[in-house]
Amino acid sequence: MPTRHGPGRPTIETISEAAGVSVSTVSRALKGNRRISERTRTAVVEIARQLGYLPNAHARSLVTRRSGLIGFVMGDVYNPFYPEMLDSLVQRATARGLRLMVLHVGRKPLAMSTIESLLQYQMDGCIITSAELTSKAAEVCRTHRLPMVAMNRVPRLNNCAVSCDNAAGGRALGELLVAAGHRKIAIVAGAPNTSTSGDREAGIVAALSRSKVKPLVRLEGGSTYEGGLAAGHALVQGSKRPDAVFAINDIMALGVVDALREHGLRIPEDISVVGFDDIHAASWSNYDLTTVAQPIDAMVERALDLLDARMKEPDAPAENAFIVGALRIRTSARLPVDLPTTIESLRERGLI
Amino acid sequence: MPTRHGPGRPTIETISEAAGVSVSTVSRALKGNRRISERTRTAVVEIARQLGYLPNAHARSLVTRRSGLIGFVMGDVYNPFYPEMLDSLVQRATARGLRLMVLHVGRKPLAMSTIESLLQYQMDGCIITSAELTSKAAEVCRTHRLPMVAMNRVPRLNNCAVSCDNAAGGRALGELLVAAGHRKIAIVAGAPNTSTSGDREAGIVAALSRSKVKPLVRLEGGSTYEGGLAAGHALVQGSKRPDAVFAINDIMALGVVDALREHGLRIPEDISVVGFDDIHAASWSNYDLTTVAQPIDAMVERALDLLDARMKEPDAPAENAFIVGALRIRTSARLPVDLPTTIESLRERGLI
DNA sequence: CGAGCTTGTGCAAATGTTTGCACATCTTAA
DNA sequence: TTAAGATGTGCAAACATTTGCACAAGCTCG
Repeated sequence: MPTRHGPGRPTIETISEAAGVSVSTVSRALKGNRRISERTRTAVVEIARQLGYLPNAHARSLVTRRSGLIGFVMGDVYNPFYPEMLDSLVQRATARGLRLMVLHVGRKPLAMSTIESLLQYQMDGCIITSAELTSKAAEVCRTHRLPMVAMNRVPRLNNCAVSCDNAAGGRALGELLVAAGHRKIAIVAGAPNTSTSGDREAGIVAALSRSKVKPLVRLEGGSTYEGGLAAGHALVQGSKRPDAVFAINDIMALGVVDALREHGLRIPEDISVVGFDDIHAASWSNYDLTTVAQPIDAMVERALDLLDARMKEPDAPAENAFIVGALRIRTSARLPVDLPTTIESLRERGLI
Repeated sequence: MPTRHGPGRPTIETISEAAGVSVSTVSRALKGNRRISERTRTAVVEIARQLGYLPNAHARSLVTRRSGLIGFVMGDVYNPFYPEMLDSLVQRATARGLRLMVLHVGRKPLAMSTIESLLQYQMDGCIITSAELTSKAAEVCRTHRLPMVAMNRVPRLNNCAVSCDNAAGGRALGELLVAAGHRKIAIVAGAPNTSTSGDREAGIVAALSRSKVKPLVRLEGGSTYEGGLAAGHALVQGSKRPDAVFAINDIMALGVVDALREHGLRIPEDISVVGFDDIHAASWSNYDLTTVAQPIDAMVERALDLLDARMKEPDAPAENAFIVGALRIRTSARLPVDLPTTIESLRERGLI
């Protein structure tokens, strides 16, 4: 029963000999082809089971041109959002019978060889969350008609993209701050030129201008904890002291909180802080961050659907999906006097 | 120049026609076989370049029985240690021309189909960090002579394992606490039956008993932030109030710190807290955790070396590697009056 | 009773590589 | 001059599948 590796490992031919039928019959029987009689089918399946037969994925991929592999280009692991996304992705890909190859992680630009491996392994598709050189990857994918979907990235060229509705989330947080009476609001933006940061920022700016408020100051935090920390220090030391900070992602928000506290400021009594993403640490009691939760599972599911559709129909037109996030009200920000009304209003307009 | 996917994509045969030589010559030329004349070789390589030829990994794997793939079974993403390890692993595997397939993530037991995919894709090896059902996976790997190395796990059966020298690290932290004058020391252990937790605990217990101190109390925190938080609360509310807490990993230590602070305790003035791992968040200003850094890069490098050796010689005997970690002194724990001497002593005995 | 359909099976080609072996040509040494 | 070696190349098998096509039987219907 225990099969061996390499030579001696049972193949479809081993089974065909044992069952006294041809290899093609075995192949068909194993995948439940209806042309095969019930009797033959069960016999073959039973023998395969006894031998511990496992189909060779490479041989199969070679002829079918489908590998069951999808490539993943992952963002910075030091932003917990990406690991959390990886988690969801592995689970859901597995459930669909797909395996995930992690081709790249971090902020460094994609090596050409990384992109090429998509082709060498004949991957069925790829999901990209990393920022740099995504356009090059997109071009390769398009040329080779390899399904690709960007997550949390602006749709480049004409490839698919799915993200949280960042603008809506930004608006929701902005309106929440304004309703709570904040007028001196600082924005800590992320890595420049990322749609995620841009859209969230545009969202809050829109929300503020609705009440004729302008952001007090704008800093960049590079989407890292350290960047948030530096921004927090700068805000306290600067001439314009805000009464609320909107960090465009949670990891920076945590840095902001720590910096503000180092200066003896209490949160939210002295200053409110909100983030975006709802990473796990946002709910830690020390931070208890008001934020917008990215609907990771829904986003991943959607991304896989898009990939799936394009595996079947490579020329399907590109689609963009924006899924609204969920507002998480915690204690890092002052609350509006009439919270229920504020929330109701946001909900009615589909912002959360 | 832009190659297409599927039919029409240049193969070794396309090149052979263009170059007027046989496919075997092309194959040899491309991999720099010395039997091929310089003239032929450069001609072939040039044509391949022009056509944008990329070898088909599946075809190659089919015949060579080497796939260039290694499987990774990853622990809980909510413990940042594992994502940080993934980062290192992807970088270093890529540098060796290997690709990483993430087969599983999280604490749930390994599905049989997950283990089987190791065989279907003819992976060259696998690295396992997850706890549950590792023994089943180890058995499969052994049966099929598939190189496997466990990371941060006890060596089961006779497979390879590499970990931080957890016992040494535990000792170092224990001695540090004792030298700082602590006598009422609480231990927050991790998931039961994990060697990581057990070894670290054994280490600190040994260190304490060296000074005739016994742990004041022992709790379990399940290796999660929430578990650490609960343990922290329990410590304050319990009858025996410690003056120092040793959490066997950082993620729990963060929870402990947050819980203690909720009760108004100052760290380290009222109570010292140390962890283990040196995850990124351990250095956040809010925590600034004294801890032992796992030498992730060295561990990963070692694991890949072990894998490599067993790809070449599948019957090589199992090896276990323990790499000493580095003590990171920060501000979450009181310091010994004579810190340099303490450190020197630890270093002399190879504990850090 | 035979034409045509259904049902079950097998043959063989195709997928894109690698590699053992054979072979042809050229050099070198006796 | 010839045997032996070196050098460069090609043939064909092997890797483990899938799948179009053909074919044989058994059935139904006119």
